[in-house]
Amino acid sequence: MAHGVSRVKKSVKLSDQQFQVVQALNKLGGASAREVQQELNHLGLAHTTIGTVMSRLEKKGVLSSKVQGRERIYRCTVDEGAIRQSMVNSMISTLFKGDSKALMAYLVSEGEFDIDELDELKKLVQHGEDND
Amino acid sequence: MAHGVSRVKKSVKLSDQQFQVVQALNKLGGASAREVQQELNHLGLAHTTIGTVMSRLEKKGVLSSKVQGRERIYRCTVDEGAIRQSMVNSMISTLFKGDSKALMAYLVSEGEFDIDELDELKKLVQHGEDND
DNA sequence: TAGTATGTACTACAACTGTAGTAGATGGCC
DNA sequence: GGCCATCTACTACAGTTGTAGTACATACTA
Repeated sequence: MAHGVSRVKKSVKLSDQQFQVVQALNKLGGASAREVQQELNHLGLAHTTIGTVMSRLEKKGVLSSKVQGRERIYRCTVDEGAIRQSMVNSMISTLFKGDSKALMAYLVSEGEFDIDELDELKKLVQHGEDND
Repeated sequence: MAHGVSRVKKSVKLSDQQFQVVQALNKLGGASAREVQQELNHLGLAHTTIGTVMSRLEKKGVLSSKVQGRERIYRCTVDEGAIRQSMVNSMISTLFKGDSKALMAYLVSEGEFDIDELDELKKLVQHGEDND
């Protein structure tokens, strides 16, 4: 593609950890490293670790921050949905040659779904059709 | 299940590149670095690069190899489906808190599917129900 | 058998990630 | 004002990945 269209949602690819941090951040709606660490305390990471992760994420442009008092408050600059989308797409392209139907079929064939659930989805489609 | 089996699908997580190599390998059904490189020539990687990737993959237990003449023929020891599964699951757990229905719903909401397609899936479910 | 071609093994190196310690800055309390 | 708590920034280090060059082994060919 061309070079440097910064408007393009360039595909954001985050590691599991990174994504969790982003998620926590979104949940908290702006938070310091410590707060995120507390939110994610089940991961058992040092708060400095979270701090590192966040500052790296900021360097990547996924987060922004501003100092507030003695804290640095981070905030996610990229829509979590967009990240999800880009990660799902990347996965689809890697694992299913870009064919999202294949993923669907795969999920179905994995037996994760029954007909009722599909019907629900169907409703979703019906109602979502003009919803964009 | 007893513990003698060690066949346990421990979650295999591969990078995009790695997965492509595995895929190519499966397609070729056992191949040397050079052959894989040719198969993946669209990636524009040096054959030595592919070699490196494959030997690392072997170290990880994903591939096995034997020398045959002057070539080392690699072969995938892990079912590609299993890899796919484990990667999809990992993605689901990261992005959708382990809820595969959420992924489904997500795919649907992304507007990737229309009703006909869902109907096809429905058929798939119906017929796949006792198919395992 | 000597030379050429070909294929791998080893080495290298940069970037990224996971993880965390330490030092320094800053704010609060007595 | 000084001390303590707290928070970040910086540094560090190991492991993984992406990438490939170089050297060495081996096979084929004339």
